[in-house]
Amino acid sequence: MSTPVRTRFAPSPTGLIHVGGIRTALFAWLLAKQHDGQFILRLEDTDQKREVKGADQHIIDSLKALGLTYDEGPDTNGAYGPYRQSERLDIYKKWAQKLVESDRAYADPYTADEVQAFRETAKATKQPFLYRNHRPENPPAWDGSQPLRFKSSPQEYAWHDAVMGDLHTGPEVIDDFILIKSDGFPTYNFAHIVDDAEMQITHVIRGQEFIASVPNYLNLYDALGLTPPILATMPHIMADSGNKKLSKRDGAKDVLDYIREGFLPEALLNFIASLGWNDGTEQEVFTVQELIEKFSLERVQKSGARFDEKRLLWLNGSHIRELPLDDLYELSGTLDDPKYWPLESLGYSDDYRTQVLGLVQERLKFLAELPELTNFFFVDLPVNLDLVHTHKQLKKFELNELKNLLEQAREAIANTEFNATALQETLNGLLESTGHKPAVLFSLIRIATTQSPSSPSLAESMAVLGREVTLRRIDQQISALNV
RNA sequence: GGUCUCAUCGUCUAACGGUUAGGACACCAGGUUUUCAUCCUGGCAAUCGGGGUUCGAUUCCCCGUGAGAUCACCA
Repeated sequence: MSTPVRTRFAPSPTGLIHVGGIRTALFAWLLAKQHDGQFILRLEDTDQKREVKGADQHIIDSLKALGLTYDEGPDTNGAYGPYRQSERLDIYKKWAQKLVESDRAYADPYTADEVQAFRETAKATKQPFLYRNHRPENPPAWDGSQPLRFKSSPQEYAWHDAVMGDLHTGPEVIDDFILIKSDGFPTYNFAHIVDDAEMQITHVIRGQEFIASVPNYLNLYDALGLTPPILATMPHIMADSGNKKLSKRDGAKDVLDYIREGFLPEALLNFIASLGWNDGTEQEVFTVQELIEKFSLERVQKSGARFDEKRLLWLNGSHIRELPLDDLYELSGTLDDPKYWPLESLGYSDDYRTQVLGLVQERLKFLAELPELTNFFFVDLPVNLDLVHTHKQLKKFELNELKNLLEQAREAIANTEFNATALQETLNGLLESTGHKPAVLFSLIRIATTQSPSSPSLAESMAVLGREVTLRRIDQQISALNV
């Protein structure tokens, strides 16, 4: 019986989380789900200065919106809580005390300015800064008012990273880092190691900004007598342009913005996973269930990926098309909660809107496009003769000819039962009786009935609009053509 | 500057040392009785450079070059 897989997502509530953070969370979540393990949310709020109000709720909301549910977290009763580091100060103090007693931690006697002076000297001589070169010989007893530093034991390390492979570094990268700050809060470097151990985390998945610190962590694990968990380092996701790590400034959108615009959680997860992961086949579109089954850390790319929104749009459209119409309708809104529907659709039935949705489903890239794609189903747009004047076929005709043609069409349509099949037959018949090409005849009727540069197929659109509206709009067009 | 990492079409990526270097997005051109979209067909487009090893290198090694990360009482 192997130990249960326990993974965690451990963000600090200092701002919005974007796709990079979400991907880390996603991969940890996939791994836990795949092994019937647990996924834990732990808030690393040990920096009071950088903390942003509401950021913790934003993180929770984002994970929930994407369906990345956690088994344990700040708002659940897990067995390993609390899941907010600010509520675990006693635990860190206890572990710190053990290090003090085993002579592996000491109070830092220098002021911040003094340490800064050391650092600047190192920089001036182009040497890497190592605090341990200034390690005090007789440090004072730690009373909690000074920072507590780890007394490192520099050595070479070789370790395996589940994504990056075999890594190694020399002793020169090991240093005496701070465990507990003078405000009594632990640093990330100390807290996460204590928490991962206490919470029995088996896989630590995080961004590559931490990879340089791993040797220090290994040194601390040794000092604490702990076996490190499996480590996996994710490459960064880079902004659309430039080679910088994706950040808010580069236009990285809040994931909740994508949700608000009507991107499906499943499509977002599919897209984010594909940034750096594939299953080795030519499959591009995955359901969440497929991601859970097929994911593996070993197949995660080592190099950074760029965020390409065009690909996300395509993928989202693809997921939308595969959704059963009723499910899509539920996501788009209902009579009580119209969400993405245009204001003009108030007063139309669920049934009518579902039919409209069915007609635009295949061209919808995200749900917020719904109003521009569907508004003419709900409101008569004013006759716009520019649509005729700029049409590459219709502009060749005299307005009078078009008027006559449309009158002929009106009569045939008026005598037709309003369903898509019958209307299509009528339209086909008109092609023969008028002798005009579909590009002329259908375009004219389409413009008359929709007043839009594009729309779903003509017969289906008319069937949904119904006899009264269709004929009314054709009449309006006829009188506009009457010059 | 030290340390670590990475490097295939514009982008995301595939390829036990042997393939005409494959797929997808985007783009372009055709087709499906109108438009937009979908769908189908076709096209454009890549192994960073130089040395090795090998019968044979995108793949292994070395040196460059480029890119990223890190060197906080931030995470």
